Amino acid sequence: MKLSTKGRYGMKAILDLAVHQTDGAIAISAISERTGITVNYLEQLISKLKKANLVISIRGAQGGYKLAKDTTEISVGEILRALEGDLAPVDCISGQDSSCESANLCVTKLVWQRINDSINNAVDSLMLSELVEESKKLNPNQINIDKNKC
Amino acid sequence: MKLSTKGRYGMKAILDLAVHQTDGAIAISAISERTGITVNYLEQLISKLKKANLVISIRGAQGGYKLAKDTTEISVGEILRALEGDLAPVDCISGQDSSCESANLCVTKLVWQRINDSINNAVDSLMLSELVEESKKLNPNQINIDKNKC
DNA sequence: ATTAATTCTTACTAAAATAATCGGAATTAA
DNA sequence: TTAATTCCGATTATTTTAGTAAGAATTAAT
Repeated sequence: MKLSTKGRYGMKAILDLAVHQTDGAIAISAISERTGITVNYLEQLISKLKKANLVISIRGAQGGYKLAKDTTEISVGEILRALEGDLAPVDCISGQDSSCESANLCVTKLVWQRINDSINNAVDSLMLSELVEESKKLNPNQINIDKNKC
Repeated sequence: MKLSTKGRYGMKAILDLAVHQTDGAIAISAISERTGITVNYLEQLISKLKKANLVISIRGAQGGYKLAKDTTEISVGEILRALEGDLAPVDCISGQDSSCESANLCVTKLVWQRINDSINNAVDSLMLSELVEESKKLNPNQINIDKNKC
């Protein structure tokens, strides 16, 4: 039940984008320097965020990335699902799973459903804007402390 | 963020034990027949449940396993932690992790903490007895439907 | 026009975790 | 004494994860 580095690093990346956003675009190299995540790996992560319409890209020199909408309109749930896929703890309750014929008689499914609901409720009710505010509170001068492991 | 088969199968195993409990002990071979999980693998799973004092074993011929306490006193949280280890979504918030020096300035940690709290709250507030009741309701004659994948 | 900076895409590889399988020792009721 | 059982550690195969790498496509600046 661990998040992968995709979720952890990708979350750091979009938070970095949110905290440092300006009028222009932010290059991956800048995010890489601040977070310590390699450029190549960041490309893969941000590509997922882009496919989920959470960030937009500007190609070519002076290009980079921007958030696609306001931080108040991006939930942590959207971010994590973009990076990790469905957050369901077992396959049989995610979307269209047909492998489980007797699912309606399945008691353990109640457990998985309950865990699923609680995870999704937690992440969907937390917005990126709240994290940005918290970041300013905890670290007003934005001293670079992003290179930690969590 | 998926549970492993340890958690899924182990949960099925202890639920089987709870639903079919009698005065005597229940052999692994019986659980294996009902659930479709191999004897060898079940041994490993039930060994974890035993170390966590959720089941007791009786060795030798006619031996087997019993629940160590009443189903009202065993939570799903205890069961899953016994099988999967800590349910924390990232290492830096589980127990004694020292890898993260600047954790107190770490904003993403707030996210992981929130997910962690919601998962643990969900599983700790659900007791094995509730699942047994539900099982009797859904499947009064205990027709064997345990061999599904979830 | 050329160059340099950048995103974009796919393929590959190494390491780690997972999911079993196997073999045999220890224990105990019959 | 035997058969049924738990107990334990080692081994193996498979899958997933994490990261590296290489080059194509795009575009601002000169």
